[in-house]
Amino acid sequence: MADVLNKREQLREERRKQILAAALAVFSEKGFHGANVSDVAAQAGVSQGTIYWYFESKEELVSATILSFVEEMAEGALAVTRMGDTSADKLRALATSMEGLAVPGSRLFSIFLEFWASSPRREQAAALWMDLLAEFKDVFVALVEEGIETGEFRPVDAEGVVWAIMAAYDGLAAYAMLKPDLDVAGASQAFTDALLQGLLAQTGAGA
Amino acid sequence: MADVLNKREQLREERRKQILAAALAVFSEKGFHGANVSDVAAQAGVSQGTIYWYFESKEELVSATILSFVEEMAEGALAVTRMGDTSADKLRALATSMEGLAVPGSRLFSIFLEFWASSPRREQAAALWMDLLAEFKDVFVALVEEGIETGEFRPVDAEGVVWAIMAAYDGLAAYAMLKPDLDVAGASQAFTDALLQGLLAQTGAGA
Amino acid sequence: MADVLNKREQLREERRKQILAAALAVFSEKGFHGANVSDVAAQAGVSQGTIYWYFESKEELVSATILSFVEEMAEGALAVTRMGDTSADKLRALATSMEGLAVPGSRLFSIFLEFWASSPRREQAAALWMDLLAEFKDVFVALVEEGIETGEFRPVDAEGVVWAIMAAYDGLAAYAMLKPDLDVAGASQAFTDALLQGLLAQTGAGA
Amino acid sequence: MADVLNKREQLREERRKQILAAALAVFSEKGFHGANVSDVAAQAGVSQGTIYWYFESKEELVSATILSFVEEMAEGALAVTRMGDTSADKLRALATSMEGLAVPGSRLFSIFLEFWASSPRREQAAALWMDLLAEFKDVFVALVEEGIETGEFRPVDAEGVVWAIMAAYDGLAAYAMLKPDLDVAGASQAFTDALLQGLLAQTGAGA
DNA sequence: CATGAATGAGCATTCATTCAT
DNA sequence: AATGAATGAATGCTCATTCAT
Repeated sequence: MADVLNKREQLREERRKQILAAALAVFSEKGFHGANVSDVAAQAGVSQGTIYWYFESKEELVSATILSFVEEMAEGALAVTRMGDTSADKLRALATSMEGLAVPGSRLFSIFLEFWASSPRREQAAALWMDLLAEFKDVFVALVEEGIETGEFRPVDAEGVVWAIMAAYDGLAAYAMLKPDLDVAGASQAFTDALLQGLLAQTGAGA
Repeated sequence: MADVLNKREQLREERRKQILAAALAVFSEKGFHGANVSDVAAQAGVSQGTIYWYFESKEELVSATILSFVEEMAEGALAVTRMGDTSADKLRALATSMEGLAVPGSRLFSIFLEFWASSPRREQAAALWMDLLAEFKDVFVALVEEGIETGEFRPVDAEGVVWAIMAAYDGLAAYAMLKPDLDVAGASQAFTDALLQGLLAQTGAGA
Repeated sequence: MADVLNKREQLREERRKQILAAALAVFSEKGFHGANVSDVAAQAGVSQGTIYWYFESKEELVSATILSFVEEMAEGALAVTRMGDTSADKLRALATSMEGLAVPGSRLFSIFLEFWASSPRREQAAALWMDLLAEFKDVFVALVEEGIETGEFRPVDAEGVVWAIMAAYDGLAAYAMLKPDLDVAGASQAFTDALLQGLLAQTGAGA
Repeated sequence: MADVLNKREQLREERRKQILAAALAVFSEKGFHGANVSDVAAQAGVSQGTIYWYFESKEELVSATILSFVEEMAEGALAVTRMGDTSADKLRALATSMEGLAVPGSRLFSIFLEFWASSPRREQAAALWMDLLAEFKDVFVALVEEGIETGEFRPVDAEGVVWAIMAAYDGLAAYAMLKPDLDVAGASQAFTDALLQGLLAQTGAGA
C-alpha cells in the first residue's frame, strides 16, 4: 500500500520534473510571454490539461521553473566557498564561480531577467528573488567580516560592498547577454584585483 | 506657407511627445506586456487610432518610449563628468549620478529590464543598449586612463574595471527594484570607497 | 481503445460538418466579407475559439466551405452523365443538371462568385477552382468526343465547345442572381437545342 | 463669371476622372475589399479627404468606377454591330468583340465579378448591371430576329439563345481570370461555329 | 477646394483555463 | 491521471469617415 503510494508520488515527481525541464527549454527559447502553455505541453510530450494537473497556473509553472533552476545553480556556487585559505582566496573563488552565470548561461540568464523584470508586479516572485539573493549575500558578508576580524581586510561596510559585488556580477551577466564578445573573465579579474587591493589592509610593504 | 508646415510639424512633434509621455507612465506602471495600446491612448487623451497615426505598431511605440527616455537620461549623466578636480573626484561624481538610476527610478528601471529581457526585441534592444553602454564606458575609461597617466591611479585594466563598475550600478538598480529598502546609497558609498582605495597609487606611507 | 479514437474522430468530423453548414448559411446570407467569424460561431452554436480549433483561419474556413459544397454538387452533376443513350441525350442531361446551379441556388451561387472574384489574388483558391472546372470539362469532353467517334457529332474542337458551354451555364447562374425572373430554363433549352443542332452530323434527313 | 464657373466645373470634372482612373487601377489590382480609400488617394496623388469631396463614400466611388468603365466598354462593343453583311457575319463580329472582355482584361474582369458578387446586397448595383446587359441583349436579339426574318436563321427562341451566348462570354472571361492560359479565342471560335451551324437554316440538302 | 490629422467601431486571432470523458 | 476539445475574454490593428485649418 505504502509502496503503491510511494510509486505514485515518485511518478508524479518524475512527471513534474519532466514538465519543468520542458518548461525551462521552452521559456529560455521564447521567453515567458512568448511561450504558451501548449508549447510547454508539446515539448514535454503531454497534453495541456496535464500541465494543469501539476501546476495551478502558467504563473506557477513559471515560478517553479525558475525556482528549480536557481536552486540547483545556487547550490553549486555556494559549495565553492569552502575552498581556499585566506579570505581573499575564498572571495576570488566565489567571484570566479559567479562568472559562470554570465558566460555559458547567456540564454538562461535572459529568462532570469524577464522574470525579474516583471517581479514588481509579482510580490511573491520578488520575495523569492530577494530570499535567494540574501542567502548569497550572507555567505559573502560572513566571508568579508571574517577577513576583517582576522585583520586581513580593512574595516569596511561589508554589507554594502557585498551588495555591490553581487550586483556587478549580475550586471556583467546581463551585459554578456547583450554583447557576447564582452571579456567577462577579464573584467572580473581586473575588478576583483582592484577591489581586493582596496579591501586588503595595507600591511607593511602593501599587497 | 512655410509657417503652416512648421506649425504642423511642431504640432505633430508635440503630439508625439505627449503620447510618449503617456506611454512612459503607463508602461512603467503596468509593464509592456501588461499595458495595452488603449491604456496608452486613454492616458494620452487620444484615440487608439491616433497612436497608430504616430507609431507603426505597439512594438515601435515601446522602442520609441525607451529610446526617448534613455537619451534624456544619458544626457544628464554625462554632464556630471565635467565637474570635479581629481580623477577620483570625477569618478565619485559619476558614480553618484548613477545612483540616480536606481533610487528614484526603481519603477522606471523595471521597464528597461523588461524591454531588455523580452525575446522578440532582443537583437534590436541589445544594439540600442550596447551603443549606450559603450558611450558611457568610453567616458569612464577616459577618466580612469587620465588618472593613470597623471599617476593618480595605479596602472589597471581600465576597460575591465569600468565594465564591472557600470555593471554594479545596473545591478544595484535591479536589486533596488526588488527590495525597495535596499540601502543603495550606502552600498554605492562603500563600494566606491573600496574600489578607489584599490585604484589609488600608494603614495608614500600608504593610506 | 480504437473505439474511443473512432468516436473522437467521428465527433470531430461531425462538429466540422456542423460548422461548415453554419458557415454556408452565414456566408450565403452575408457574403464572405460581410460575415464575420463570430456570426458563423453563433450560427453553429459554438464559441469563436472552437472555429479556430477546426480551421486555421477565416480564410481556410471560407475555402473549406466552398470546397465541401462544390464537391457535393459536382458529385450529383456527374452522376447524371451515366443516364441517356445517345451522346446528345447525355449532353442534354448534363446541361439540365447544370441549370440546377442557377435556379434554386441563386443565393448560393453568389458565394461562389465572391470567392471566385477574389481567387486570382489567392493562388490556392484559384487552383482549387481550376481543378474542379477541369474535372467537369474532362467529363464533358469525353462525352463530345464519344459522340464524334460514333459519328453522331460533327468533328468539332471538343475542348473549345465544352469550355464555352460550361461558361454559359456559369454565366446564366450569375445572371439569374441579378435578375431573378430570368427564364433560365428557357434559355438553357433554346441554347442546348441550337447547339446540339450545330453539333449533330447532318445525316440524311437532318435532325 | 460663367467662364469661371465653367472652368471650375471643368477642373472638377478632370479631378474626378483622375480619381476614377486611379480607382480603376487600384481596384483591379487589389479588388474592392482589398483596396482602401487611402490607396486610391495615393495613386491619384491627392489626399483622402479629397476623395470624399468628389464621392460620398467608398461605396459610391466603387460604383462610379465600375460605371464609367462599363460605359466606355459598352460603347466600343456596340459599335461593332454595324459592320458585316449577313446576320451571321454581324453575330460573329459581336462575338469577337466580346472576346476582348476576356483576353486583355482578365484583371479588369475580376473587378466586375467582385462588384457583381456583392450585388445581391446592393440592389442598385444589380439594376445597373441588368440595364447594361439588357441593352446588349436587345441589340443581339434584334440581330438574331433579323436573321430569322430574312430566313437566314431557323426560327429559334432568340431571347433565350442570346442570353446564353452572352453568359458564355462572361463565363469565359471569368475562366480566363483563373486560368490565364485558357484558349479563349479558340473556345470562342469553336463555340460560335457550332452555334451558328445550329442557327442557320438548312438550305437545300443541308450542310 | 484641399489637406492630413483624428476618430472609434469592428474584427480576426490568441491563449490561459476549464471540463466531460 | 490524462486527454484534448471547448471556451470567451482580451487585444492589436485597420480603415471608412469626419473635421478643423
